[in-house]
Amino acid sequence: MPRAGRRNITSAAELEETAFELFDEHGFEHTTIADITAAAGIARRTFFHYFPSKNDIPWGDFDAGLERMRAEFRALPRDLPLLDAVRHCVVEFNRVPDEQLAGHRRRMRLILGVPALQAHSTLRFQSWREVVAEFVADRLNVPQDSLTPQTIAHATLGVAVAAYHQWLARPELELSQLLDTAMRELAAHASPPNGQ
Amino acid sequence: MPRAGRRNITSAAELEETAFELFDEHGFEHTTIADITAAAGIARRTFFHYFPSKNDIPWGDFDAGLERMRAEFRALPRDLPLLDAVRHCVVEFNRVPDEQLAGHRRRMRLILGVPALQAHSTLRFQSWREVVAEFVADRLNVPQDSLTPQTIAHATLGVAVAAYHQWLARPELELSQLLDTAMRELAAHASPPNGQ
DNA sequence: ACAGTATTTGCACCGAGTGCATTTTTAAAG
DNA sequence: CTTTAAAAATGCACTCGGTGCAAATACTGT
Repeated sequence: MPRAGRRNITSAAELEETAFELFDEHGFEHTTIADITAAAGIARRTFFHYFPSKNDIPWGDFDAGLERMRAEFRALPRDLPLLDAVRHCVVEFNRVPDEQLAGHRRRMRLILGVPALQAHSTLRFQSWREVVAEFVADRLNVPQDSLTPQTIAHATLGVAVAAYHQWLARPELELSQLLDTAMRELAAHASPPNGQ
Repeated sequence: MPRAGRRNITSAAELEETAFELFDEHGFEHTTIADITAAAGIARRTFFHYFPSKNDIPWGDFDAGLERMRAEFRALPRDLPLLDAVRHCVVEFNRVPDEQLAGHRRRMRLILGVPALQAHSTLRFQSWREVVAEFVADRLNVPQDSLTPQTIAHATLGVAVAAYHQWLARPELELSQLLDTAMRELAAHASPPNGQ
């Protein structure tokens, strides 16, 4: 279904790949947008038609993932305990087919490893938190911006990020496993004063 | 105790105040460093002797606070359950004398409300998380970079940030109260499958 | 007056990002 | 085939944050 008008000369995915190669070679900070566009054969100005900022390069189609997670939440039985539901969806959201694992790791190593991207991630993760808060608010029948949903959303993101860091540091461990363990970790230390 | 050499013409605190007034009037994004330095009567270049970046203006002496929190952790009885200890220190770290409340709110409204600052906060909060992780690691006798301390640190920060957002939105509520409640929130939903 | 020191400043730069007007490519209508 | 209108690509000038470096300035103590 071809629309009128000039066709795209490249794509976000293609630009991302070009950029990643340069990042691997020179590092994120030492790669300028001019470098990327030169390598991709487009004008510097054009870059900003594909990405709102340099920081957004590694995010792929994050929004599609969010929609998936929303669906996942909706599909869950209403009687599944709240945090079990959240844990399940976090794990599922981050499930990645084996053949995409390397790419996913490369993405996340950038996002969570480069300071500028780490900072920027907070802004992108906001919509992720909203998905969680939305679900919790609905389950508890409270406003989405009230304390409990927001707290659980923030904490859950924190847990997930911690698990990811662990995954990046220990490639031999499984991401899903780490996320699941991390999510249970809090509960384990929460109620009984057992300190271990 | 006067040292040799030229004396400082201003101070970070004074610059911060000047900057805050401009932020209040025009917003953070629409205030340039040139605006600030002009208002403060110093050269643009000099600004960067006082702050590493525009984003660091609202942070005051955050590091001193971290040291206080470390001390707080050390002073705690070893048999206080882990998460109780963490909760206590989070609340204490964020205890602010009444006469500084307004200033603290102004600070935090910026840090957590302006996107650029929200992003940057992730980098500043890293050292905060490290203080928590350090304590947890010590208590559990595991490496600081292992999953449990990192997870608890990340989650705790998330909870605290959620409480702060709530505080900013509802000035009538007490910060300490909100932090305490938020910290207990997770545990409440964690173990028993009661969904409410 | 002089030496040493720390701060301030000026200047020239770089890189990200934006606004706006213009050019280029393309599909489809006349 | 020509014209039209859409959409993308581009060029250019500009703003702003931030840095490196060298020179100027203000201060203390000899």
